[in-house]
Amino acid sequence: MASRYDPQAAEPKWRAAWEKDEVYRAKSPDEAGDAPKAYVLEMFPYPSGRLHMGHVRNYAMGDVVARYKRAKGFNVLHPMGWDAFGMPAENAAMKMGVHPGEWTYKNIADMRAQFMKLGLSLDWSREFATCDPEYYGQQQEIFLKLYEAGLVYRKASKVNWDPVDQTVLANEQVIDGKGWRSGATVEQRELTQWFLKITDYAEDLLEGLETLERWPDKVRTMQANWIGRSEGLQMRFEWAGEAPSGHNGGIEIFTTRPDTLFGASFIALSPDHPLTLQLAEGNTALQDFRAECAKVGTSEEAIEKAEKIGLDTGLTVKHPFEDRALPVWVANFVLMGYGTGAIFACPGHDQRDLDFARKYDLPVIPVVLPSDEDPHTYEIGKEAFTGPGQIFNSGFLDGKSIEDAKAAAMDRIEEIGLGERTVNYRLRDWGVSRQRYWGCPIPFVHCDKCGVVPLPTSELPVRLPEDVSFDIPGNPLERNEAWKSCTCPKCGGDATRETDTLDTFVDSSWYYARFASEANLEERNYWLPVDQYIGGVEHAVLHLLYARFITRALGKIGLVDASIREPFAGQFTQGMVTHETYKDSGGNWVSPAEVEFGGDAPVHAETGSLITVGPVEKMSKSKRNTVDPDTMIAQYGADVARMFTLSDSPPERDVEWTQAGVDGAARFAQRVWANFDALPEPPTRDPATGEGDLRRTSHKAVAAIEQAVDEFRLNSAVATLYEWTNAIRKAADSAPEADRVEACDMFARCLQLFMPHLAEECWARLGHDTLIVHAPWPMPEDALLKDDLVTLPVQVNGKRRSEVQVPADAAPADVEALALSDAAVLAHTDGKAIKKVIVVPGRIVNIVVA
RNA sequence: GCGGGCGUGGUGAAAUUGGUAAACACAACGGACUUAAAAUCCGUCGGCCGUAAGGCCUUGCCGGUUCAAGCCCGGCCGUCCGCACCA
Repeated sequence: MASRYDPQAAEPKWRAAWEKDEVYRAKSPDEAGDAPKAYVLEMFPYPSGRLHMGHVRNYAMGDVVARYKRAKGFNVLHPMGWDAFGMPAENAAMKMGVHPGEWTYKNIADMRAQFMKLGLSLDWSREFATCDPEYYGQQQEIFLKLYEAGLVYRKASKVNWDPVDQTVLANEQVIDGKGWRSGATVEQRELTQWFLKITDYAEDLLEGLETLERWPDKVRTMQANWIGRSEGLQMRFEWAGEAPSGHNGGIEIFTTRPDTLFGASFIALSPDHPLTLQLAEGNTALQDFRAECAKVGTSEEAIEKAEKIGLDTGLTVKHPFEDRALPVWVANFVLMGYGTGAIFACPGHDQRDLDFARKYDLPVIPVVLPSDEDPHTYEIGKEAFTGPGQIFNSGFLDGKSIEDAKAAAMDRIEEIGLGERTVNYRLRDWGVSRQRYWGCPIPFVHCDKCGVVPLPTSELPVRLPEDVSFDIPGNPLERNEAWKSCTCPKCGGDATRETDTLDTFVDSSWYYARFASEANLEERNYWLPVDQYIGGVEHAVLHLLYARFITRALGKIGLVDASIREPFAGQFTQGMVTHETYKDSGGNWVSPAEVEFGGDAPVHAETGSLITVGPVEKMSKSKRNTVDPDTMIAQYGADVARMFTLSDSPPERDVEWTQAGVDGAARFAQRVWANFDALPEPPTRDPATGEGDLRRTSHKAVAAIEQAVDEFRLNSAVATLYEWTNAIRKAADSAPEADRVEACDMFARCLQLFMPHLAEECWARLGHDTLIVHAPWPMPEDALLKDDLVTLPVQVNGKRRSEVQVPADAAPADVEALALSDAAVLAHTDGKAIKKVIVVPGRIVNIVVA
């Protein structure tokens, strides 16, 4: 009587066995001997309290890689921890009156229990949370060392300030100019904030992208765009009239189009330019203008729709090449944060400048002539010309191409000492100050006598105080006098602690190094870089860029080997898990668990009211289209849930969670078990010999799976497993027992990557008393990978007409002769002149006839 | 506006990177087993013509290169993502 596989009974049993043997513990470099290392890491989770299907997919992918590497003899590090600081804990504190720490550690415990049920090959011995004082203490030490190394500084900067919550908001937390929680109109405030000097590494981070061959091009492109390198000229326009005090040298501008200098018609300053600020003193018109500019929101739409506005300062500067003066305006479209905060405007060849010039009736001088235009009649209309052409109206640049003119103009500017070639980056320094409680305290004190003073490492960690309240808005650290007051390490006098905490991106920018080793540098250098990193695209820029920066910075301060420039040698961005959405007749979101599909149309299980099926979207709480992993594991087992998230779509694409698909994966598990169950008990120990079909199929399948996993085509690997399963079943009556046992043995080892519990059960059924996690990857025999006979399609004029069976090593001439004599081929070639015959050995034959 | 990706059956998708398009799975349909259902198993399953053998068409659209194009090149269309007043 055939038995069924029962995941509920089998899964806990095998997990207990793995745990007992500590099978997933990474070996130390000494223990590992000659085995090469493989560091497999998925982006560590935020402890929200519940696992979701996105986690299951993410960690299932990493687990395939980790198990594969382990089977291939690598010493594998596959750790897990918690990205545990951040706003949600404070929000929970405000809402429910629970301490953020208590809330966080409770969530970690809950999620760890859920993780355990997934049967992932994780080394839990290295677990930590970023909110552990041991972790953030080390982070404070790093911060101090970065400070000594000149990579940390303070400066005043504009922030989004929520006046009700008394806190700084990230741009994403500002919706239509209002705070996302309080709904209050957000103000722009100047605060002195801590910064990390990521711009020191702009060029290095850009160049490093070239070396990251195992990263998706998309992510590399996004980072390159984010860094935003542009080459150009930084130059000075000297005053034509009287110089404003303190600005005798003139106005510094940056341009990438020095070729259009002869088309300059005005200079524009940012409303936040130091000169603008100076001029605004005692100038109400300019003050009003600056206030007007500040009103325009920071949102994308606001910027897009924002009209260009400006104000003439009355000042004038000299053109560098011609005897004429240019007016100096203040314009809202000039950003203080890029270049020098001032530009020269060439309305003919820049759309923004043109819009502005038309509005304020400033001159428009075309200097680049499109190839199909006449220099005497060419005029600029409503659109600036930014294409290629020949320079004209431009003195010594006339007749040159844009590129040549750029070079010539820059040469001349350098000669006359007005400026020089420079490179500008879009990348800004990383503001890491957060006016929040639940984060890593910045280890500095403020002393009236000594200023801002770093704490000595002996005083680390600076722990977060426990006695805090969240009943009033603002930063609890700010009003915790007992915690704030301290002594200055320099003068011994009274001082106040820094109350800003670090951006949580700092926590996650070095955790992979901490997993590699808590303190042992040698071990850290042994494991780094991460060989395969896996996570969502949402971190394609910030997290991955910060980590790349911090790795370089850790090299500079001696906390990792300086030759390790990149933290992640291989990187993979996985797609999301999506699901249909449902709404009831009242337009409320309904969760899939509440919908009944039995009848003609889906209805609400409780009320019986009709359900409208909406588009497939990312699983989210707000749309209630989530499926709870725990429920799935209880019903189908972890293996099935994991398998399904990998089976239906390529890993980088979204996968739609469907009931039917899960049922399919569950059926697969039963079919697999049926194949093992059908073997005699105990199965033969005779080795498989010969070149039977099943043997060929099996050995080829192993090779196919190996290649698919190497190339991260996990869905293809799964498809091969399915095919192989069918082949084993079909051969049940025909193949020799030894061949079937061999097939099942190899199959189980491959299955282990995807469905480890089932694989153990199968392994035991084969009579092994060891664990399959210790079994090496199967070695396919070369002889079985190649067929003796191959079937070649035969085309006539590119259309498939027949096929011929030939020995794999047949001479092309023989293949050609055979193909030409084939009856079905002759029907199409009869009476026609054969012009050419192409034989691609092992592939195809194509006969070209007139 | 700039940058990047994607477009293949009813559906999710394969296609060793130029060599038999649609593997594998889902759904659907037919059949077997069953009193019945579930489960399981067997079969059909891109379109058109044909009783059949077979033929013609088919990878968003148009064109090109090639003995041969889903894949390469040029031009469109659609769609998704990232950045965005970056000088």
